[in-house]
Amino acid sequence: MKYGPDISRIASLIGDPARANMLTALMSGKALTATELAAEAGVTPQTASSHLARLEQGGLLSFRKQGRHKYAALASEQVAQVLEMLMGIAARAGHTRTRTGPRNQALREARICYNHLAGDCGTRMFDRLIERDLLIQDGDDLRLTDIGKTFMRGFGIDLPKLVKGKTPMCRTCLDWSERRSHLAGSLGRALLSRIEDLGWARRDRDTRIVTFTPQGRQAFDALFG
Amino acid sequence: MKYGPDISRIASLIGDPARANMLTALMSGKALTATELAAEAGVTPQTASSHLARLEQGGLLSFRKQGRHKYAALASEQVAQVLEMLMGIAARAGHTRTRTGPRNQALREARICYNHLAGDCGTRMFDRLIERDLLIQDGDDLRLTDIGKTFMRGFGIDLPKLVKGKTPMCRTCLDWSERRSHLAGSLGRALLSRIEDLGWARRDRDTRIVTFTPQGRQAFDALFG
DNA sequence: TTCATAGTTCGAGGGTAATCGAAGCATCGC
DNA sequence: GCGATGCTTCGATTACCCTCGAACTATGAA
Repeated sequence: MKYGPDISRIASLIGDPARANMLTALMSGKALTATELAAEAGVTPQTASSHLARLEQGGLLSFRKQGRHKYAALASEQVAQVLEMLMGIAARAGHTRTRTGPRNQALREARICYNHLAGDCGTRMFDRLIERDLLIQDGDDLRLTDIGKTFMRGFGIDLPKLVKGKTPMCRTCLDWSERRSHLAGSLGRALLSRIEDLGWARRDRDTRIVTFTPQGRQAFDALFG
Repeated sequence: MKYGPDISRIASLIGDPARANMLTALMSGKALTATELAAEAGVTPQTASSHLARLEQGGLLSFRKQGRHKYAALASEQVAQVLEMLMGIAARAGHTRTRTGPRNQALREARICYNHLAGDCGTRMFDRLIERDLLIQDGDDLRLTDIGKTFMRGFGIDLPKLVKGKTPMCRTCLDWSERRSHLAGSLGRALLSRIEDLGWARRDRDTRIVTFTPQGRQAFDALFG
């Protein structure tokens, strides 16, 4: 009767609150162990184990064993994008888990999306890169221009290293709070990483919030504001 | 404990097979009545009614009453995009409802996505428009260039009419089979509509497949191939 | 080896929600 | 007005799956 891929199977995977909590926790980009995810989801390790198995089978998560630990991560950036878009729709429908408050404000300001910078800061940075012709959008692909490459090198990004990876260097990712694009891909990750190394900002330990220091904020604005 | 929008609520809406079937049926862009959707989902009208109510409450569908009929449509293009992306992930994980066959082949070739052209034809058309500088991608926004406007007028598109609508004229939409962008928005819809008016192609009554006539295909390729 | 920690498997229990039959409104055609 | 059709509400049934306790395997530390 119906043709095409089966949406409901994978949507129902995201549809369980415990699994959804695990997935959002992994949006930080950090790989987490099974027990950490169990705590994150508020369930016992046994329950978490079965959830994780199903998420892997559904192609949403991938695992890496290390000693007696099992680290989980989102299977692909596509998965992260879907989660981000779902957040956008959920936010529009008013389905927030908690009342809007200062924490949510901070999330809107700057947060981690998978492994790169999102929120107001993320989209502003992206817009600025495009505006200055450092980055060019061509169809669905993004690519750095020559001056863009120079800029990135000057900022301390090791470009050749990025090219080697199998993930595309530049990708767009839709932002749920801003409803516009920000930069994903290995360059997106490298930029955030560099911003942390410079001490401009640091990730919150438990949430996706990114906090800028006053000086860091100033430097960031000077470059991307 | 957790902050940000609640994904699971809306994902679980999509996660039910009956509702997922309804949503995919609406990806054709046509508004369907409650009973039609019931048939599409393979459930009785009573069951469908409760599903539709929940989908509306969740912000996924919007309704228009007309006499004793109640027409349903996807609430926004964002919803259509999420569904398309979910199909992409589901396809990658191998969760197809039926074996790959001729019908699936046709779907990959040319199909309706919400209300515009998707599949190989859709992405090819989009690429071509960008290539020829008829369309320019700027950040997350698309816009027609002057020669693009001339081109569209020449093709028989009533541009001023499109501008009046509240939906953005140009938008990108990610294609699950091609994993690249194609053109959405009111211009996307207008183009498909024009292609049908010219007799180049017609929509299949019951599926999302778009079938080109031999001459139509030739004309299309000449313009966008 | 022995103990502790990480993760899994198994089985039982329990709650949510999908489903349909029957009945109730609303609207259209006559 | 009357019947027919489209859609909804209500209640009862049923099935699925989320959950955890208990027992098991595997890795690491002492």
